[in-house]
Amino acid sequence: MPRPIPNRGRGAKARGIEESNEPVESVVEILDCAAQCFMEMGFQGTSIDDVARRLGATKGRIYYYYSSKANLFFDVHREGMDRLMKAVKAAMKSNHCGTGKLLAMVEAHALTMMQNIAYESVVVQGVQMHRLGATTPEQRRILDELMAVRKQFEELFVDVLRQGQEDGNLAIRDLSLCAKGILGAVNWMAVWYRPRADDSAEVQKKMAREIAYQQVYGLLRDVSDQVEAYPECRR
Amino acid sequence: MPRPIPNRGRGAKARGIEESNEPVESVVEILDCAAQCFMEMGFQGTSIDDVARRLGATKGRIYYYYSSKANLFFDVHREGMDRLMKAVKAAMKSNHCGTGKLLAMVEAHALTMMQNIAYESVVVQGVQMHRLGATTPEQRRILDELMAVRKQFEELFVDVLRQGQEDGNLAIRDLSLCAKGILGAVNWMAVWYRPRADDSAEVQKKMAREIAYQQVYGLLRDVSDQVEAYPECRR
DNA sequence: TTTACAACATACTGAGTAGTATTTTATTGT
DNA sequence: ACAATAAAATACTACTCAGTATGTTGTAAA
Repeated sequence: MPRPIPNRGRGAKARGIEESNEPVESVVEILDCAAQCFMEMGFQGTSIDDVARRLGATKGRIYYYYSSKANLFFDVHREGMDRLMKAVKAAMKSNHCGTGKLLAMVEAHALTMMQNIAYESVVVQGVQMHRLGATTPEQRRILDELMAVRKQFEELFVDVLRQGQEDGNLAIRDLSLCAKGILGAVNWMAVWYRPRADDSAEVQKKMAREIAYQQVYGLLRDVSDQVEAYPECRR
Repeated sequence: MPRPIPNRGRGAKARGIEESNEPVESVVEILDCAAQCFMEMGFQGTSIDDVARRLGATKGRIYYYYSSKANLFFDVHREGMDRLMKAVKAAMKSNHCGTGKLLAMVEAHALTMMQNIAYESVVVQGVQMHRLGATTPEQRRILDELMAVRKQFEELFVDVLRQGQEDGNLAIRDLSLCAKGILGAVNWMAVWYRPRADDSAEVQKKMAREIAYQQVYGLLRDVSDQVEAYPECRR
């Protein structure tokens, strides 16, 4: 993405401040406001003027950094995807055992969704948008690139699922379908979850853990009891 | 919704054909095309001309039956919701035992999603749209009404979950969160599922059943083995 | 065959908005 | 003080598109 590195006057560059890959404060503000707007009104329902208004600025500021509304959206998406990736990869590297690793990953995914609901709801919109017809070839290219990362993300889960399957712990017929079920349950949080005033980090973590447990272990209190009571339900 | 009952000339009414609540063929065609367009391009990304083009007609035909794009969307939503309701309520009345009833409901939900993917993707969009700002008060009213039905739908699942909880079969802390997880996994199908040429009714049913099993029973092959191997994972 | 109307098609308007072209302001090096 | 430039604001254009106003046609009752 052609994102200029902003300076102040001619000073910064002249003073030899090297170009950093970290987006500057001004761009971060734009991304935050854009994420919020896209979450609240959707990509198509948000005008650049809406984002500018939330910034307390005008279009000029946004178009100085982004050549189009789509590219702005894509950058928000990229940031949201990065945060998801980092959280889940960190959970993967935990020393949990097979099933525990999966649990940790799903929990991390869910928690990241809640902690970055604006960015992650843009990610979810992006996934849906992929099915829609992206207008220009340029936009389609970027979207494909983003979806490649998204696929990598899903593959993290599929890999762990496969490993559990091979270890004999998990009963899974269709790995992809299974992953879509789990990821769907978590992604759906982008639709219904909005932080409440009393949502402390602990509350969020508990919710994330509960979702994770449910997706991995299901709803049964005690399966050995269950299979007696409902033998026809066992596969 | 002010939907005129179309006739041919002055004949139908004069001939004493009583007004039916069943939408006429022409309206069904409009609904089908609209559902398809909304699925492929989203509500905001679809113009009335797009729908008309797919119909092989012009705007006039659509605006003769619908006073606005939003009302057309809402009618598609209503139809999709009706189909979901019918399927899940039928599954509820099955003579399955507690857990079996839940299984049947989730399976019916998933199957209906696949069999009516265009309409159901509109339903999913509507749920998301509810968070967005609906423009006019009239539209907000209709949307609220639709979401009330949607809530009833979710309550069907919550009720069965509660019953399972009281019977001691299901280990659920937060009924609402649990339902959102299950429904999220199924709703997410609207994003990724598109019928394939080789998707027979049997294949669809197998997929629906697999999703349902996963959501109810989780992924473990054998929990008694599991809790030994991973005692820290048990709650 | 005439009339009345349903069921459209056609032509138009106005509002919103993505993107651009131009101008302004603040800052810094000289 | 002044020149140069980053970081915007302002002003403008072109275009889409929801909704409307009006015209057209086929059909059926009289």
